[in-house]
Parts: sequence; structure tokens; C-alpha cells
Amino acid sequence: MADIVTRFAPSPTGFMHIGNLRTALYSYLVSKSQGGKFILRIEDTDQVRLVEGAVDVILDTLKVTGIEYDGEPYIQSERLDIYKEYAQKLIDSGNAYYCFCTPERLESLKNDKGIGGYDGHCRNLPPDEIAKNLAEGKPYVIRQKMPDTGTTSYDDVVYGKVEIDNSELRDQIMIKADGFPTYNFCHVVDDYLMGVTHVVRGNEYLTSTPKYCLLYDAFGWERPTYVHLPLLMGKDENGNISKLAKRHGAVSFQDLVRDGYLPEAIVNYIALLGWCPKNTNQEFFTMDELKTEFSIEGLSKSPAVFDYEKLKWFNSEYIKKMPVDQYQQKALPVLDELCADYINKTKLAELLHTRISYFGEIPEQIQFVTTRPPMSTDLYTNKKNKTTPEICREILTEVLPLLESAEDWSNDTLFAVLKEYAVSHGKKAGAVMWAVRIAIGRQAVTPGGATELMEVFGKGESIERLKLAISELV
RNA sequence: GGCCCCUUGGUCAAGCGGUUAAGACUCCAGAUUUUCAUUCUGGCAACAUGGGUUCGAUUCCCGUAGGGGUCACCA
Repeated sequence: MADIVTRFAPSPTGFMHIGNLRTALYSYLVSKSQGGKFILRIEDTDQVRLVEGAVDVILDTLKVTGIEYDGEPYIQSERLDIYKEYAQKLIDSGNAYYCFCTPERLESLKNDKGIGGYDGHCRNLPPDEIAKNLAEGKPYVIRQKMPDTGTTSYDDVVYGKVEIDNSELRDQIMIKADGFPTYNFCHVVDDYLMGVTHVVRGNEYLTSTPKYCLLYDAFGWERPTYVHLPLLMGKDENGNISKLAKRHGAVSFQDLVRDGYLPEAIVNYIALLGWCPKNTNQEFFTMDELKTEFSIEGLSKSPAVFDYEKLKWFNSEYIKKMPVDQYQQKALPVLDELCADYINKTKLAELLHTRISYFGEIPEQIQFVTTRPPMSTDLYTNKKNKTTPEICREILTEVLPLLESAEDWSNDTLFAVLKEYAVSHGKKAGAVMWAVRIAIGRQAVTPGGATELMEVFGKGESIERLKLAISELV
């Protein structure tokens, strides 16, 4: 069997939609799982939607996700002559024709319910009229001539046989009036010229693929293998499901990275949205593992809803597995920006390590550190530790001088001091810890216990918060 | 609306004629922990529906319903 060649052919829109990234991933894996080639082609034939710097976004995304393309990327806007040449071939063979219809006429056709699309008006223009129009410089497009009768079918690797009535097919435009080709035409030419054996793309192309098959046939080329992928969906707050879009949340790779999701976690998660490994329940995959485990048979037919909760879970697992220094490197800058100098950021970051699911969560998690939340004395009441505001007040006042005289402000020492106090005063350790933690943290739930928080705050701020808390308990 | 595709718990999903219908996320309960988190137990929850085919259908076929996609000088 000849080597597999797949491609990823995004248009430069300025951001990488997560569904698009998944398509790239699968396309890459279809090839690499078989030791094939994977090429990148930039489809920038829409002149009105050009976005500056958009190609870099694509390149960067592929780089950080570890999706490596072979050779240099192809740029369609640099290949215009090629498309014209091949369009001409189709005109010569009678499979395409010039169309001089005005946009206005096409518009009125569209609005006419009985017709609902192009009517083949220029299909059989006499040669001399075409020549005349051309000589006059009349704007024109080139259209593909579709068969009037019969059906066209192909075998999709994941969906099986797909058959369409040719009467459903319109004479689609291959070359636009501005001389640029349409996707419908140039991707076929490119895929052929670039030796693409497997076309891997989203299932929105499932029903237009017969048109492309017809193009291959018209050229006398062998059709590629088609691998259509189930769509990625989003769910809105009303439970309605549709193609994953902005209103569902962050939908570009860039958005997710900005929120503090790790590329490896994102890739791992989306790899499993529409694909499942055979003979294993494994959920965590490195790119290398994906390359060896991936098989087309594991692809699903039904659309998958993108679940932010599960992504969060994946990400938190990846964060937990991060080596400490690497983790600190990511967390510290965030803390540096938010926290006062006296805060022990390294310690705080350490506490956060098992508690955040993405780095964007840090600011709200540490709000009680950057500000002093309003105190509610109800917080001192805890059933399990049998504490009340009164008991806590007693504990805090007794513990304050002990802490003030503490020389070492490390977690271990502080813990020993409080434990010592609890034992010698016949108090439950949990009660003492509860009182101190509430006094310091000023909220019910805090990342870390009493002494850990004190270490984070340092002696000065800790004592101040303690005194403040006592004064509020009168 | 025409055409095409899809349909296992709330979500991702395994299953490919005979199973107590896996597993993961979420949620709940319990244990551990100086709170929370982590960790560890356990639990709730599914084959859209009606007909066939078959000794037997979640698995195969048809209809219905629901969802999605597509009908551009966008890709």
C-alpha cells in the first residue's frame, strides 16, 4: 500500500477554532499512525476575509500542540496560475463553462422559491457569444457542469456509502470573478497535485463531496479516500445543542490557553471527543501514544458535545502531574502580579497546586489573600469541632501571645505551637485550627489549613489579621 | 422546505445477536486530612419510539420522532 498522505487545510481566520484543531489532530493521526506524511495548506482564496497575522496563529498552534507538518506549507494564493490552468482544461473537455450572469440576477434566482439557486443559464452559450463577451471584458465566473440525471456516490471510511441525486447538485463556481478559485475547486486540484490520499475533514462536507468526486472524475484522476469527522457541538444554557460557537464559551485554542489550560490537556481531551481507543480504557495520552494507538476504526459517527467540565478535570490532572518547578514557573508570575510583597508566593502556589483546574482560576481562589473579606462571626461556629464564636474568641486571645513570640514562622513550627497549646489547655486540636484559620482566612473555605495560611501571610499580616479578628469578636 | 447524516445515563463513551449493558466527567454519601482540595471506598443514572427478521435483539432491516449538517462569487 502506498504511503498515506493527509493534510490540514485551514483558512487564516485569525484564530484556531477548537473543532478545527481537532480536525488537524485527527488528520495528523490518520497519517502518522501509519507512518505517512502530513502536509499543511493555507486556504486563503477569500480576498475579502483576509486577516493579518492569521497564518502565524495557525503555525503557532500546530507548534505548541505538537502537530508537525512535513515540508513547507502550501499557500493557495501563490498558486493561482495552477488553478486557472486546470479550470481551462475542464472548459476544454466540456466539464465547465463560462458564466456571465450578474450578481443581481443570481440574487433574484435565490429569492425565487421555485428555482432556489443557479439555473444553468449560461450552460449552453454559443461559442461566438462567449468570445464576444470575453472580448468586451465582461466579468465572468467559471462553473462546473453537473450531470442532470443519475446519482453520485462514494464510500466514506466512517460513514459508509453516501449517495446523492445529481439533481441536487448545482453548477458550482470554480473560479470567481476576481480570478480567485473557490474552495470547491482548488482544494480538489491541490489534493490531487499534492498526492493527498486521505481527505480528513469535518462532516459539513459530507453532502458536497459528490461534487468533488465528479471533479476527480472529470479530470480522470483517482478519487481519494474520504474520512469525514463528526462535528463538535456546544450546549447553551437552555440545553440546546448546535455547532460549537462563541456563545458556548471559549472556542478557540488561543482562548483556552489564555484561560490557563495546558496545550497537552486540550489535545488529550479533544482527541477523545469522537475517537476512542480499541481494547483499552486508557484516558491519558501523550502525542506519541496517540500516534501509536490511533486507528480510524475508533472514530465515531455521532457529534460530540464539548464539555468544559471534563476539560477542566483533564487540565487539573495535568497540572497536578506537572513537575514542581515547571508548575511554579507558571503560577508564580500570576501571584506576583496579584499579591503584596510580604506574601509567601512559593508557598501559596504550592497550596494551589492540587486545587486549581486551570490557571485562570487563581485570582478568585486567592481573593481572600489580596483583600480582607468582610468577617462574619457565624463562620466560627463549627459542629464537628464544637466551636462557637465565644470559644474561638478565647482560643484566639490565648494563642495570640504564643504566636507573637514565635521565632520561626514555618508551617511545622506554627503547627507545633498550636498543637502544644491545644494539649496543654485541654482543647481539641481541630477547634484551635478552626478558630485560627477563620481568623486568618476570613472565609469558610480556604485553600490550606490554619498554619499553612499563616506561613503564606507571614508573621506581620498574620498577627494583624488575628488582632483584627479578635476585635471583631467582642 | 428538499437532500444527507446521526440517536446507549446530564456529558464523553465501550459494546459490533445471547453481558448483572464497561469505563470516565459531573453529582451524592462515607473514610482519611488542622478547613478546602488531594487520596481512597461506595452510590444515583442509559440502549428515543413503533413494527419486523430471529429461538433470542441495545446490536440487523423498515417506518416515526428528535437532533444535526447542507443547499454562497465562505471555506
